[in-house]
Amino acid sequence: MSVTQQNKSDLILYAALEQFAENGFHSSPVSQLASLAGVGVGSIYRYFKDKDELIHAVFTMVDDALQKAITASMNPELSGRSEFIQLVTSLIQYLDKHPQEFKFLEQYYSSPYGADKKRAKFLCEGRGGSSNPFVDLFFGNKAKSLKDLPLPLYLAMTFGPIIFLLRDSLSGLVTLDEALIQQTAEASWNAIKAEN
Amino acid sequence: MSVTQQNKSDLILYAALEQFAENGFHSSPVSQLASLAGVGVGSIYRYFKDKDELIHAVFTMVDDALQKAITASMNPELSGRSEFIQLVTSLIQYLDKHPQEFKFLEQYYSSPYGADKKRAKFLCEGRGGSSNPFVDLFFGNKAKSLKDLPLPLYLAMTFGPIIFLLRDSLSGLVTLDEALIQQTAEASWNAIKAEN
DNA sequence: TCCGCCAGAATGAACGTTCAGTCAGTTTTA
DNA sequence: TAAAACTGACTGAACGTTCATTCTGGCGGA
Repeated sequence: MSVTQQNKSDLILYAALEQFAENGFHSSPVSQLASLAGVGVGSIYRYFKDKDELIHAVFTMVDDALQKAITASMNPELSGRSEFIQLVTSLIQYLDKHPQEFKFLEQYYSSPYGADKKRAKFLCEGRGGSSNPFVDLFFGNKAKSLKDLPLPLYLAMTFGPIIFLLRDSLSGLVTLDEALIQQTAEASWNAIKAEN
Repeated sequence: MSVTQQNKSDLILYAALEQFAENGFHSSPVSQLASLAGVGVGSIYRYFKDKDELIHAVFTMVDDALQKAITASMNPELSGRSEFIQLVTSLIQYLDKHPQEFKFLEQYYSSPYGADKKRAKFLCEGRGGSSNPFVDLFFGNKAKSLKDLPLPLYLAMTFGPIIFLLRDSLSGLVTLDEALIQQTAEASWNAIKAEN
């Protein structure tokens, strides 16, 4: 079986993800990406206009996979508290199991590259239909069980702790076992749920 | 009044803070730092061994100022919930009013430069006596009003949302008025407080 | 043989760092 | 007191290195 074009472009993307996650955009020379991918420097420029375009392509790949994983883990039967905890749990588990993806996304969003995407996500300018399972939950009809807070605060209380914890897990300061993940999801829920 | 040595080193530090916050470490050539500080390139190397040492020096300056501001805002009379909300509030207010400091710290901690400091903060290897007002609160005798959670989770639920919100504030996606800050502090408290 | 694809050497821009020279201020000499 | 000698902080051109990108020669399939 020979290496097809699709294969080669993917080889480059995976090698780039690995290098970017491990060394950052600035410390990942194109020459190094090439040798990790087992490809000549010039070939990278056959598939991607320049390094920037490669970075954006890696983002698209990573973001699609994450989107798919979260959507797949959803259970339409659940509602309110259970749904929230389910979403948080699977997000943490996915990103903890895919540290390269997490490191890449963090770097991407906090760099000039990701500024626009961030705004888009935030304002829910998502694909045509439903935007984001989390935002659906915050705005949907199940929202009765939530305190009435501005959207940015829902997002902050949900994603802030997740990101913080994942970073510590990456640094080896914490082990994200099932119990800790459960406690995290519940604490987040307590932060935003309506008083009983 | 002439420019003293102390002055000049400070000029460099402030210029560096500005450039680093605005453009990042990698996109802040020493030549640019020099011209912003109104100083020859070589002079920077009189006061700092190399660019790395300058970066660490800026961190020390910023961290000291933040430490001082938080400590100054503390009220030993308060306890439990009020103390926590006071701490969170003043941390948010300080960093929102000092966006360059915030951007710098974010960058520093998530770069190889800050890896050690992060671990030190985490393990509370602080100065001799008390380490950190937040950690004191989580461990202190007032802790009865808190759920029994692992320290990393306290930290995640406290600082995660703050960082997330400050980022959005920097991007202009959110305005951090007093009401939102108050809601944030209360939500964080609800996440970690003991059930009533 | 021809054509398209490829690897890696070549290129030039940009960077961190160095260092020889300059000059304002201070001390020494006459 | 005035001139000469000295001092060291300061500058910015120059250096070597590293990078993104381009170019070129050659290899494999048709």
